[in-house]
Order: sequence, then C-alpha cells, then structure tokens
Amino acid sequence: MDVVSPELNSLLPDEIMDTEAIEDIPHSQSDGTTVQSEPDEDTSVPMETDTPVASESGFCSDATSAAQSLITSTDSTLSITTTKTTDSVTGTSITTSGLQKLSAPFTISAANHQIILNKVASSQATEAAKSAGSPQVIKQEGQKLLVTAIGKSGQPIVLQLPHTGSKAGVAQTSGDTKSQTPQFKVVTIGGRSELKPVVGSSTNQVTTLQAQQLKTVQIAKKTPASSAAPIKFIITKTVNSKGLSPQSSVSPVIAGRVLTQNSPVMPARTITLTEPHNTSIQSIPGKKIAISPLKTPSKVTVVSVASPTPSAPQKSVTLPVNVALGQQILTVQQSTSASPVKVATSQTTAQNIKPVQSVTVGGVSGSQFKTIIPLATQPNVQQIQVPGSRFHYVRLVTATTASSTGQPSGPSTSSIPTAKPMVVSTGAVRMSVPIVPAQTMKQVAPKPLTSTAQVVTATQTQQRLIMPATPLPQIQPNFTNLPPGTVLAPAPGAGNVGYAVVPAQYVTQLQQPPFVTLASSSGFQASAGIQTQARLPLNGLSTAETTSRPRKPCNCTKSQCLKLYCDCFANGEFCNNCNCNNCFNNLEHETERLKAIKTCLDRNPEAFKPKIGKGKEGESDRRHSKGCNCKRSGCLKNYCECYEAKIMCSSICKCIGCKNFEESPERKTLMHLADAAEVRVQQQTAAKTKLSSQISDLLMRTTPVISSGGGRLPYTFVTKEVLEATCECLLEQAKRAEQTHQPQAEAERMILEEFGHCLMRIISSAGKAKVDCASINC
DNA sequence: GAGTTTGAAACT
DNA sequence: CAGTTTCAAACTC
Repeated sequence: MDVVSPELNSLLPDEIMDTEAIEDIPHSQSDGTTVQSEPDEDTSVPMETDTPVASESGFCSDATSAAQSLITSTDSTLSITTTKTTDSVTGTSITTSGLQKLSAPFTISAANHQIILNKVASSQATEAAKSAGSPQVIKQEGQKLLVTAIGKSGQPIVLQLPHTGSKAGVAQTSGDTKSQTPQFKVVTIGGRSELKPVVGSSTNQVTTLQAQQLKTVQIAKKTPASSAAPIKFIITKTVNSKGLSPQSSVSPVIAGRVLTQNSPVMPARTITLTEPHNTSIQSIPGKKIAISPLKTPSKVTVVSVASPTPSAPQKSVTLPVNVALGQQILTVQQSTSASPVKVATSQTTAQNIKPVQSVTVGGVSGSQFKTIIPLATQPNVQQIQVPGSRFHYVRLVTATTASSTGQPSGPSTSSIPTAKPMVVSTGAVRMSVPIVPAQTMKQVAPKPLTSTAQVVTATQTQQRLIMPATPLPQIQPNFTNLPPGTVLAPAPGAGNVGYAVVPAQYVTQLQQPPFVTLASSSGFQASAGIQTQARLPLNGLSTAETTSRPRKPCNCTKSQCLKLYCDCFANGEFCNNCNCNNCFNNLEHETERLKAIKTCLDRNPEAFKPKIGKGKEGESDRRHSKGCNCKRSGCLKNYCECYEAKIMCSSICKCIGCKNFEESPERKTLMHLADAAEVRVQQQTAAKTKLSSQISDLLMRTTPVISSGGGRLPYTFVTKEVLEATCECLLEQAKRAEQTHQPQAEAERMILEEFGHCLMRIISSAGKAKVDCASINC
C-alpha cells in the first residue's frame, strides 16, 4: 500500500515542504563522521514498544544524535519519519499486525551523503521473536534507500531504493528480503522536474525507472540561493517492483510530481545516515526537533513504495533535514543486503558542529546538510515562535513523565499495538508521525534483553510532535484527528487510537495549505488502495479559506486557555498574540497543557477532531459531527456552529426553530445579504488597493529623491527647502497665535490651517511642474 | 467599549 | 443522560 496514491500525489502543490528540518537529537555526532549501524540481522532490538501487536516505526537518529529521523519501510514501503524516540542501536522498529517496516536509523556524515536504511523485520518475525520471549528483532536487512539531493548546482536528486520486496500483501520475514523484488525510488531534492535518476545501488542493483510507475511524494525546495531556503524533495517510488533490471539506464522520471530544480547541476553526492547503536531516545527526555527557519531547510519525504501486506500500513517518512545552500545530493540507499547503516557525508567540509546541537552534513562551501539538534540537556520545553515566518518549526518532544528518564538499556518496553504513521504536511511542514496509543504506552512490559538487543524504555515516554494544528485536516477515522499539541495522548475508548498533538506555534500557522498524508496500519487495506495524501478541509473550510484567514486571537480569562472554550486550545494551537489572561496554553506551561489535553480526551476522545466532517453518504459533504443545539438563534447566527461553518444543519442537529436549511427563506436572504456584503468588501478592498497604489505612485513621483545615483524623479518639488519653508510657516503661525494669546485649540487650528495652505501651494507647484515637464517631454 | 445574548463546554 | 453552570464568542447598543 502506498501512502500516497498517484492521484493524490498529483494534487500536491509544487511546494509542500517548505520547512526547515531541525531535529533534536539526543546524541548528536559532533564531527559528522560516518557512523555505521550494524546490520544487526540477528540482533533483535526492541524499540520503545515491542508488543507483537504494536507496530512502531523505526527511528533514525543521527549518528550520535538521535536525529529523529525515522526511516521505515515495509516490503515495498519506505517511510522516513522524523521522530524522537529513536532506538539508536540498530534502528529498531517494531512491526506488528502485518506492518512491516524498514527502520533506517541514519546518520549524516560528511563522507558519503548516503542514508542507509535498514529493513525492519516483518511482523511475522516480530511475532516469532516475541513468542520466543526475546525482544523483537529488527532486521536491518539491506534495503538501501539512496537519496540524492539536488544541490545548489541543480543536480537532480535521486532516491533509489533497490530493495528486495515481496509482493504486497505478503508478509515477509526478515530473511525474505533477498527474495524481494528490488524497488527503485527516486527522490529529488530541489525544484525541478529534471529528475533523471538513477543511481545504482551498492548492491549493483541498478533499476530502470522506465516501465515503472513512480510515485512522487514530496517536494519542496526553495530558493537555493538563500540559506534559509527550504528544499523540496520529491520522492518517487516505483510502484511496480517487477521488472527491475539490474542495470538500467535511468529514464527520467516519471509520473510523479517533478520538482523544479533551480540550481545548476552538481555531481550527486550521497549521504549515508546511520543511527548509532548507542543512541536511544529515551535516554534523553524531552527532546525536540526544531526546524529552524534560519537554516536552509530541506526535507526528504519518503513514500512507501508498496503495501506488502493488506494490513500493513505504509509509512511515509518525512525526513526533515536542513540543507544548506549548494547542498549536494542526498542519497539514501536501501540495500537488500543487511549492510550496516552508514552515515557518511560527502565532502565533509565544515562539520564544526557541536554534538547534539547541530549536524552538518557535507557541503560544498560549508555545511551542506545541517541538522540543528537541541542539546539533550536542554529543557524539553522551548517554545519556538517565528511569527510571520514561512518556515516551520518542528519539534519532537519526548514528553516524559516522572519516570521517563532515558534508560537506553532499560528492560521495560512499551507496547504499541499499532503505530500509525502519519505524514502531516502543512505546507511547510510535513511529518510522519507515528501515533501510538498512549494507553498502551503506559503498559510497559519488561522484556529480557538480548546481549545485542537494546531495549528501550518507553515507559510513560511520549513522543510528541509539535506541529501546526490549525491546518490539520480531519484525519481518517482510523487515525483519529490530530489533537493539539501532543503526541500519543490516550484516547479512552478509542482502542489503539492515539493522538498526535500539534501545537501550532512551532509552525507558522496557516501559511501553507493544510496537507495530510496518512497511513493507517489497521485501517488501510492494500486492496482498498486507501492512500491518503490530500488536502482536507478544516472544519468545513476549504484550504484556501483556512489559509487565508488567520486565526482569531482568543480572549479567555478564566479557562487559562486550557479548555475547549478556548479556540486556540481547541484547535490544537498555542496561544499566540492572543488577548487571553493567565494563559497556560504555551510551552511555559506544557505540563498543565498536556494534562488538560489528556483531560479533554478523557472526556471526549474526539474532542480535537474537526467538528465539521464529511456527512453520511447521500448527505451533504460537510456537516457538523455532533450537530448544533441552538434554541434561539434560529441557527442563522454565528452562535450556531453549523452556520458559522457555512453549512446547513443536518438531521443530527438538535436545534429548535432551525432556519438553517436549504429552502429556508431566511437563510437565503441572509446568504444574499452576506454575498452582497462580501461583494462590497471586495470592492472596498479593491478600491483601497487602488488608492494605495495611486498614493504610492504619487509619493514615488513626488518624493524628492535622495540622490544616490539612481536618477531623480521629475517632480521633486518637496525638497528640503520646501520642507524648511513649510516648517517656518507653521512656526510663524504658532508664534502669531502665541502673541495674540490665542487658546490652544485656536492655535492648533491656525497651525493646521497654515499647513493646509502650505500643502496647497506645494500641490499647486507640483501641478505646474508636471505640466511644464510634460510640455518639455521630460 | 460595555453590556447582553448565545450555545458549547464543563460540571453535577 | 439530563440539568445546570461556566465560559468565551457573537452580538447589540
């Protein structure tokens, strides 16, 4: 199953990934040296969760830094997710219920620009492993994901995934990887569609993109010239794993979305990202991944190639990576062989990166890839706001309770029945968020450790992804909607449903159209072909509406903005530029906020779901999920949530005296009035715009040019002398008023009157000058 | 801007 | 689940 269907993919905007990826890595590698994780085929390394049922995405951490990049892939699915809870050792991931993953812990090293993904053991293997009483083993069998990023020079970025994959729907064991059909994925980083693939894998598996259906996932590269320019990554994947020829010339891509490449061609370079064995996320609570707008963002999103098993969810992976200008090609290889994960950056230039703070990966001039990683010792709460910035901050936080201290080798592991990867893209931000039922996370079952296996203590460790919640559209029922601010909030009664809370402040809100890519392990059937990557309306509002309308600031006074009364909180956003008092809806009160979220979810698991969703079949596309209860407003005022959402009341509404139905004359009248008002507003806006333009033009023409070699405008009558003369006139008038002992009001009137006279003279002079100038054709 | 109205959310 | 209270937004003046 693919996370993103071609159809949906075609709907993707050209720029959907305008983000900077900054990741907080628990243990960052300071020198960016290549780190290779070991193949670890035999070693089972349980992640945070290791219940057989639980499927967890593999986590990738930066070499020493747990760069919360998660790369997972199923047989035919490759997903890269930035996550915090990374088990470093072997990039363990837990597969469950047919969810097969490929976890590829990776490190960015300066050597190769290669990211090597390790294949996660199949669910069967996991089951077997668990049944054997051993921690679940993640086999890192050799799929390599080769990602080449287009550098500043414009070299197309190619992501190649020659990996052996089994047919969709067939669970594959870890040992089956060799039998898998190699798949080829092309990832382009950069803006152009010039993608010409392809790079042979290390295993000599060169695949031909021709005759393969490629799916492009993501895109986003912004101006390479700017250091802060975000980078687009387009990832195409081959749908058809068959017919891969070992040696193939690469045909240009493809059906997928092609990126535009702004930069000149550069030789492709590979960066191998490897997850250090020693790194465990849990060891560092409260980690965050921040995407810094100041840094050149680049994000790689890997889309699952195919669905191995019907029940196996695909994971899309978003790998936020800061790519500096002139970045080179980031290559992620997924080899069929169980090669150790490597992190190598090509042309390691400046890697003067403090450990855990930033990781710079290869650069032509300086760091090509830079990952900024918050220090592990930093408080896990650090609010990041970039008002007006189009770049989004993404932070992965391990929300920890008292006991969630990182214990890399802690015996207990949390069981996550179904990790639900989600890719949420809000224009600039796209992420893959494994949603893990918090309830299951609380259930920690100690497991015996193998000598090589690293057990991650996930006890009460919550990984939180902070994302803009506002644009979050309604998520598929299986996924549940993303609640505000926190990941892994328990959803009572929701079974395996978990929540990913996405505070908005880390991300510029409403800057980009909401975008969601979702994949559900349980809900997505391969046969159904349910791949979701589409813009979904938010609360009944179209994308354009949501993007164009900034959120209103709240005015809460008593709720501390921690109840659903607060729109900010209800929308999963932090308060920002609000008028609230005693606000706790911020990172300074994260504990309270999380508690409040949990409370809300306890009360109503769907509390943070959009209220306006799709109605039943045959009904209107949009309707209120609960219906309104209006009694006095006739459902024709904004008190009514239905009316406010510009939808009509439905059968589930319990309103009295409803007039908000199709044939309602009152409603029609209101609609007409509203339309007329809107037209007036538009006209006024247009008039203002025009007037502003005229004024601006007038100022341009009339303002004396400070001679800077740029030439002088023809009508530079407001000169310094004119200004001085005007001021003298005004002063003289003031003196006159003072001498005549005029009251202050009268004095002001006289001065203003004089000022008016001065203006009139200036304008008159300007008019004459214009005429004169025109007469002489100046 | 103050006061009122309204209905969702929260509480009992 | 129903009734009541609390709350903040919508609305009116």
